[in-house]
Order: sequence, then C-alpha cells, then structure tokens
Amino acid sequence: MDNTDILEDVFEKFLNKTKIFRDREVLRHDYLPDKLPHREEQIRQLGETVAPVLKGARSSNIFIYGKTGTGKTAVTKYVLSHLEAKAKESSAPVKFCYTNCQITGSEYRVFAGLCQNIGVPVPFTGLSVGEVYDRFKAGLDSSRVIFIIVLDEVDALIKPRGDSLLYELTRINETLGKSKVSIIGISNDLRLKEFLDPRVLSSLSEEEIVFRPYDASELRSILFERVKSAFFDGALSDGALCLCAALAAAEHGDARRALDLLRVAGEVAERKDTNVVTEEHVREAEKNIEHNRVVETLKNLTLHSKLVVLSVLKLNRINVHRAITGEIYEVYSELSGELGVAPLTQRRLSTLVNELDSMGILSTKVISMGRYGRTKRIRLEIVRTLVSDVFAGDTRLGRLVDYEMKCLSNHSSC
DNA sequence: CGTCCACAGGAATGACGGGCGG
DNA sequence: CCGCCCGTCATTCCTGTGGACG
Repeated sequence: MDNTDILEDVFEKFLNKTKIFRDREVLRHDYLPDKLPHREEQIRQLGETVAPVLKGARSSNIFIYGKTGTGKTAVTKYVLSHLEAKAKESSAPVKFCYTNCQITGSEYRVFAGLCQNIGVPVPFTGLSVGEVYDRFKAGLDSSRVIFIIVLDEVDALIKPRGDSLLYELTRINETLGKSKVSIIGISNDLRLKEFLDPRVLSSLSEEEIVFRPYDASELRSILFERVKSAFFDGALSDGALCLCAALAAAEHGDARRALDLLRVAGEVAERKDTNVVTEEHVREAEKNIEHNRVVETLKNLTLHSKLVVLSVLKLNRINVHRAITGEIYEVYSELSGELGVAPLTQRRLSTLVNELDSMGILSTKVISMGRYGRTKRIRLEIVRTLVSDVFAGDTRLGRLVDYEMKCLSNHSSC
C-alpha cells in the first residue's frame, strides 16, 4: 500500500463515519429540546406560578426538587424563555437570570453575576459581599423590572456556607420600591429543607414542584424523541435504545445519563466502523464513561490525596480487611517521608478520605471494634492498575508507583 | 453493666495567594 | 505599593460514641 492509498483509506473512513450521527449536538445535556415529554404537569404548574408577572405582579417564590437528570433545569429554562417572549409581546418589564450555583461557586460570585445581568459592573473580587449586594439592590431598584432569579443547584451554596444569601434575597422585596424579585430555587437534594432557617424555608417555598425520576418507559420515549434527529434512520437498534433507558432507570431515572450512554455508544460504533449501534456498544460505552470519569478524577487529585489513595492500595494488597484510618495514616506518613514531604494531620487526612469516598474512589464505613475503639474501614473502589497507570505519569509519584507495581507483579510481600 | 479505646467529625482559627481600589 | 477582602487548605482543640472486655 503506498502513501496515497493510505490517505485515501483514512479519508474514506472518515467520510463514512457520518453513517451514525445525523446531529450529535442533540445528545448533549445542555441541549434544550422543544418537546419535554412526561413533564406536562410540571410545566403547567411552573407556568401558572410565574404567569402573574405578565400583569405586573410578583410571582411566588418556588422551590423545585428532583434528582439529577429529571428535567428540572430544562423545564425551568423552557418555561422562563417562553415567559420572556410572552412578556415582550405585551411589553411587560420581566427579566430572568439563570445561575448555576455549583459552577458559580460562591455567594460573592452569585451576586456579582446578578449585577452583571442587570448591567451593574462589578469586579471579579475585591469587594465585600455586602457591598455587592447593595449595588445589586440599588441597580435593580432603579431599573423598574420584575426580576426572576433562578438558583440552580442551590444546595451547593447552602451546605457549606449556610443560608445567609437566601435570607437576604427573600427579604429584598421589603426594601425595594420600584422593582420586584422572585426566586426559583432548584435542588437535587430533598433533605435540603433541613439545612434551612424556617423563615427562609417558608418564604422560599411558597410553591413547591417535585420532579419524580423517570421510569424506564418514560426514558425510552425521551430518547426516542431525540434519536430521530440525532441518529440516521436505522443507525440505532431498538435493543440499544432500550438498554440505555434501562441502565439509566436503574440508577436514578437520570435522563442525562441515558443521553450520555447513547452518545458514547454511538461513538463506539463509529470507531468500530459499523453502521448500527448495538447493545454491545452500549455496554462498552458504560465502561468507557466510568473509566474516563475515574481517570479524570485521579489525575486531578492533589499530591496528598494521591498519597492517601496509594496508601490504601498498599494496605489492601497486604491485607484486604485491615485498611483502617490509623494504619492508613501510618503508611501515608511513611510515603510522605520517602518523598520528602511533610505529612498532614490525621484530622486533615480524615476529610481527604471522606472526599475520596464521595468521589467514588474509596468506600468507607464507620465500624466499632469495641474495646479496641471506633474507626473507619476503608477500601479501594477502583481497579488497581488504573491507579498505577495514572500515578505513574506523576513525576513525583513515579518512583513509588514503580516499586508498588513490582510488588504486585511478584505476588509476594515486600 | 460500666469503661475506655481509637477514632469520627464539628468549630474556631490561622496561613497564604489572588485581585481589587485607592 | 499597601491594605482589604475573598476562598482554600490546613491545624488545633474539642466533644461524641459503638461495643468488646473486664
């Protein structure tokens, strides 16, 4: 095969790859479809609640609950953008601002974002939260609008920091003359109520909307709707679609996950140079997604967290049943010493372990050993070779990992 | 049946870098 | 360039606790 043939082959293959996807964008989770199946009730409810703003009245504050991928964000954006369009027709002064608190990160940045939205310039940082709040209030009052604030994933803001931001916001109307503010809080944690001040809770949940998880057949029809524009006709087997729906339903009824599975399965099929996505491809996609997630998380860990993972790996190798906080701290301190790094406190290590637990890298359980104290049993939840592969790329850790791997392959203790 | 281990995990505080206005 | 305010990481000090042992 000479050079031109190779290229010919490569280009042909690339061109043929269009056999699967008609439009991949449709499967991204930030894509807003114009049909939201199985959410008619929620759309109606939200619509009825915000409708008064069209006549210049304030809408009730709303709290929206539901797990990830149940359509909370999509429904909210859908309803509000239609509301805004309707308001333009009748020239009602309605504005809304969507903020994802998880991404925004801090109280300061939430207020800063709100200021930007109403055209009040604020620096990224440097001012006190109170100052930004005052500017926001002043700017808002002079602009005479009905302002709807959407706080998506508010739990990300409340759990670590308390509900002071919400408290300020719920009371803002009292001091506002010409403008009115409504708040839509979106949370994927039903227990969020417990964290809230009762005053905040009562004023924030004047209305509540709950998003139930989708079941498998609902997921199937959601996928079906998108598949029409995302894939070419016949490029997706029924079995593959059903499997995506079933896998996602088994987890949380998470539509986002179902769409991810579908997209990655399509990409797998593309790479295998076939014309039809099969169940086999979906299974592989499931593995890929998890694999990538873990690799990404491992790569981004701090040196100390990596050392913790390595310590657990080491202990699990020696004796699966005896990975306990105290021992891990011992091994961890040793490893730190070998690298010439000062070890952190045991208290600090304890929160690092908890973080790794919530990332799904470790699993922990508090156990009591009676007379011999109360501690935490810690296990590695991921494939060992994955850890070594990722950590071997770390210049500082490379040496330790090599050593560890030699032990693993020798199958003897050292 | 009380004790007491080996921690869990909350609260307060400090150290530090980034980014701003003045 | 200083002082101020953030957010993040880390330490210190602390109170709480399930259950085997005596």
